[in-house]
Amino acid sequence: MTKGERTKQEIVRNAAPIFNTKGYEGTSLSDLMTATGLQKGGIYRHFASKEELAAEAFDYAWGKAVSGRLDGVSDVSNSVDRIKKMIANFVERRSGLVEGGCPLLNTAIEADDGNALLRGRARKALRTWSERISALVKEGKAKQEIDARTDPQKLSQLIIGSLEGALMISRIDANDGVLADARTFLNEYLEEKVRTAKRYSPRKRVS
Amino acid sequence: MTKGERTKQEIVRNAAPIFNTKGYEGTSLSDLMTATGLQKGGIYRHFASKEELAAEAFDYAWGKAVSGRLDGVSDVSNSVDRIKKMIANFVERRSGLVEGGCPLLNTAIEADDGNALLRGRARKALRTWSERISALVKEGKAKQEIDARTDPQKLSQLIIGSLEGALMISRIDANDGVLADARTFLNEYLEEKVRTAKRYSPRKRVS
DNA sequence: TGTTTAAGAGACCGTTCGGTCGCATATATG
DNA sequence: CATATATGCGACCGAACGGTCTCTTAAACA
Repeated sequence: MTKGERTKQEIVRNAAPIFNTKGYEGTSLSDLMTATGLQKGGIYRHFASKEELAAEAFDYAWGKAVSGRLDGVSDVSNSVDRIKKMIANFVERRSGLVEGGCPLLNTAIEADDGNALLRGRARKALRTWSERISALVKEGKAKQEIDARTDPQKLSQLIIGSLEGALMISRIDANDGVLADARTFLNEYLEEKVRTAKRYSPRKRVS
Repeated sequence: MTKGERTKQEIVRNAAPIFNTKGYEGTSLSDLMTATGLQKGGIYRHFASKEELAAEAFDYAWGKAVSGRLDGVSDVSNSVDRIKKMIANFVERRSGLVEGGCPLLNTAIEADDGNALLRGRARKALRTWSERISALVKEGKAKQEIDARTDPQKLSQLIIGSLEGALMISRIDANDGVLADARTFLNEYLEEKVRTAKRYSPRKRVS
């Protein structure tokens, strides 16, 4: 790997938390100069514009987020438990995330009007994220671990929506309980509505 | 009402959709000049800073959002149905909202670091919104329309989180189905877990 | 209606914005 | 080791930024 390539990915690595924290509009070139330790020329040698750098920084941040959420998932055998593990990873967000919270949430809100490049990245990120969960669901259905009536896309959107919504709340409320509650709630839902019912004991509502 | 007061609230009215669409950072004074038809001096006569104007614009936008969501709620007698009506209002977002989507979502994400004024407004908005739902739940419990074990705060956060999360998804995916699905899902939850069970027929899971 | 005060225009301010470019130097290659 | 190329620096650019202030005009009030 040439020097330039190394520098380029160093820039992305250092720029990602800035963009993710302050947003695209809120991040200035001088912020990026400070973060990277480079002058403007050094940065613009590798990127055509601030927007292009932001797009690559998003990809980087999103990649880390996804890998963090999938961490250890494949070690679990049952499909429902895999999904639960993924939710747990999201809520505990242990693994090395880029600072500033979920890049998808941040970028989706800021770029939903204007900035087509970033909006495109966010859209693609959501799509792959959703498809990843859907794939888990389909596998589970094939293995008869997940109820045949479960709609993969709807379930994945329910999970993503609940988690991201809870995340938004926790961001202004400095309240971690809401994420834990979302997790509890989703787990319950998975057990009651998604996991294939044992034939001999149909679950009934405890009311 | 004096001329100045009238102008001031006209500025707020016209500035609100701009801020709500482009964000605080993304909105420039010249945007506001165009939107209001005033020169800088005319705007700054009424507000000490862009930030202060943004805060008032947020309050205005939020007020409209809340009143839209509560529209017709008091016409419904049963507490569970009231909550369902509120959810329906949110999803159908019929009433005259300020353009740019949910002000709480927008502001929470942009202002969660930096901009203490706006962050404060967002926090307060979330709090009152949550307390409004909680109050509905408490009433319902008192009237024995809502299961005694229901935690008002947790339920309200579940509702807000699910709706806002679905809203976020619909924003980048241009997909309205996800909001409708969130509604269906929440309604189901309210029927199965929140509404007081009829004594003679404990609901059981259809599985 | 005459007078005082409130309101708005718009030129102006310093600063910072994203972006460019020529030059010096470090790196890679024969 | 010589040379060619890749890399980074930093001065520089015009435009746009948020904000100020004076001056004219419009509104409010007696």
